[in-house]
Amino acid sequence: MGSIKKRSGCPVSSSLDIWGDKWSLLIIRDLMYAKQCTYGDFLKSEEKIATNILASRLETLEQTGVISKIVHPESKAKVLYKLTAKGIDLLPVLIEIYLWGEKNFAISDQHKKFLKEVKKDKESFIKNISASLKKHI
Amino acid sequence: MGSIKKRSGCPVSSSLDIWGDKWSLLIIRDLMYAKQCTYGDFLKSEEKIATNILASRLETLEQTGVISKIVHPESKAKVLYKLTAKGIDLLPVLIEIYLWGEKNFAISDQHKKFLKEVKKDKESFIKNISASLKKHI
DNA sequence: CATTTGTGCTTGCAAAATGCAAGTGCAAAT
DNA sequence: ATTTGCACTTGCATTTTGCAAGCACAAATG
Repeated sequence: MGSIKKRSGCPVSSSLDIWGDKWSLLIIRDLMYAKQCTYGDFLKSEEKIATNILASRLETLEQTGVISKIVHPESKAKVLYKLTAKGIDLLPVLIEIYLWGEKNFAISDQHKKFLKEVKKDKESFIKNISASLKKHI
Repeated sequence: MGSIKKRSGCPVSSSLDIWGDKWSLLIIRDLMYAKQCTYGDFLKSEEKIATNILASRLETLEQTGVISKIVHPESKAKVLYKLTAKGIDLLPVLIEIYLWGEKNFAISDQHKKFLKEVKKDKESFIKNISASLKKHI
């Protein structure tokens, strides 16, 4: 599991060294929603990541052990990306970003509905989704 | 309060549009620790941000209402940056990143001690620090 | 079997962001 | 009156991003 140049001993800084950019957490978001994605699935996301950037981010996320990659069981032409346990551990981070976003931006009913579920019982929500993702590793 | 080009209606994406880079959250981290910082204080941080990047990040964080800036009450030559309520709301995000970092990197005793406090009772910890930061706005 | 389509990338290149070092303008200290 | 401190700004080389096109291999199609 490759590592990356760390700017300091601060855990926040070291975390950002891995996924501190505009795209990595969106890839992780997609995987949390979908449990697994092909390369093309990521390209279809609303934000329209460029294909070379996607390839680059997937590579570093894989190298740092946040996601894993396998060939699609039903077709050698496809791949499947999934979150590792390390990646699933980012769920609380994603949830808190989600909640901050809700407070500060106009968001769709779909997202509101999702967040309503989260806020009923945040800890259980995280525990449940984590468990469900881990079954799928 | 200026806004920034949003890539999509997703709250995660919109949040990252503001502070999704390698430096912004470190600035916010510094402010959470210190409550207020001068320009020079940020430059002294371990990660050694370049001064032009710092100026650029401070500007967008101020424009988006995450931080505020005043002239130092004791010297016109200095400025003071602080978190706004919107910025203080990022505390849960920072804490979760911190915790993820702890799980995945070797960290110093100082950081371990801090996180031990957090984990005793995360919710109260966040509530307390938030309240203390808000008094200081 | 030959050809087309789908999938996961890679490549080339222009534009933007980053990083480093030096400079600037104003305030305050000497 | 001069120097020092502070908050930036500027210039420039390097790196990263974004867009479009291309490519290799698998699978579907005729």
